[in-house]
Amino acid sequence: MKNKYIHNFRETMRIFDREMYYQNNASCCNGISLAQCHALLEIEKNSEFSISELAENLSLDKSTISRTVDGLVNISLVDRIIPKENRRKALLSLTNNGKQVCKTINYTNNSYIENVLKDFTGNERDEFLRLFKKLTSNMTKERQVTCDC
Amino acid sequence: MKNKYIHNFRETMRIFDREMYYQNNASCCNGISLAQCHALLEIEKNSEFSISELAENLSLDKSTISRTVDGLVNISLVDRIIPKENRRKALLSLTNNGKQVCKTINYTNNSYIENVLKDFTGNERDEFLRLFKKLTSNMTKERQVTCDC
DNA sequence: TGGCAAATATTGTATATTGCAACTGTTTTG
DNA sequence: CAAAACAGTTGCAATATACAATATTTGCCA
Repeated sequence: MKNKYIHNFRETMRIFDREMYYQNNASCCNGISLAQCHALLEIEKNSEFSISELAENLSLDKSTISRTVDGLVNISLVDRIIPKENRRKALLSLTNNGKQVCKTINYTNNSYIENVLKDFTGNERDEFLRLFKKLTSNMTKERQVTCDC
Repeated sequence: MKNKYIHNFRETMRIFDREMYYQNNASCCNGISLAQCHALLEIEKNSEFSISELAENLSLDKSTISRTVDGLVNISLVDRIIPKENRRKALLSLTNNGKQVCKTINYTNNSYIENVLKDFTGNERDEFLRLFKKLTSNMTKERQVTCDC
């Protein structure tokens, strides 16, 4: 592979990363923090999550998630229910308000994607997503090979 | 654009983001922090940077960069030179040691890119980069339109 | 030319995010 | 029933960051 190509690729990744950062911060903060936003969307994907599962999925410490969820419960976006059959495991779910906020966030993010892909042809869209998936899958594999944990 | 496509796209972006995070942390930390690593590579790209320019390029407050650079100067990776002709503006440059560390970081990152693109055909590589650039360029434009600052 | 404004960097302080370790309460297991 | 395992929370510390205040230098202009 040409050095120039790799250099170019890394530069593009770097810019992409930066833009993602801006976008995440801009779209998420309907009054909640980025961490809270991530947790909220994760709970949306699979209601009945526990704190530990959420921590696992977001690659964060459970103490961190515990506090993040505290915040979401306080502002009534999430319910934290202790089921009678297992009083250790708290089950998290969205309140109606929480669902509404998710809807807004999703709408914003979807619109954003639509906008930045506006001038792609159908074919370009499909091809890009295909290769993007291939790339991320390779990244995941590579990490699992390299990682010593 | 199909909802399913967008959903798929966002999911892939999310995973990519996570992998970038892992990779950045894994490859940068040759004993230095991620922030220091970013600053180091930025100084490598354009020696003769000032603190303010560096802050601008990395989208960070100059006080933050000032402290980050402090660290790099302390471990002898960066020289902070006050030129006689303008004693306000500090010029930053890599020491030999700093150049060596950059070389290592670049080598690691380049190898990583090679690995995750290993199974792409030449054509796929070119097409992906072309569309990736188009996407990031759209993201930047979109942000500049949307942003109220 | 003397003083004031602009430019540049640094320091003080505050806030947010996070992880680790210790602790509490609950369930399971032997 | 006691000990171990599990789930979550709390205390504490580290890190990264921004904003405001300050110090120093330079340049401008009345």
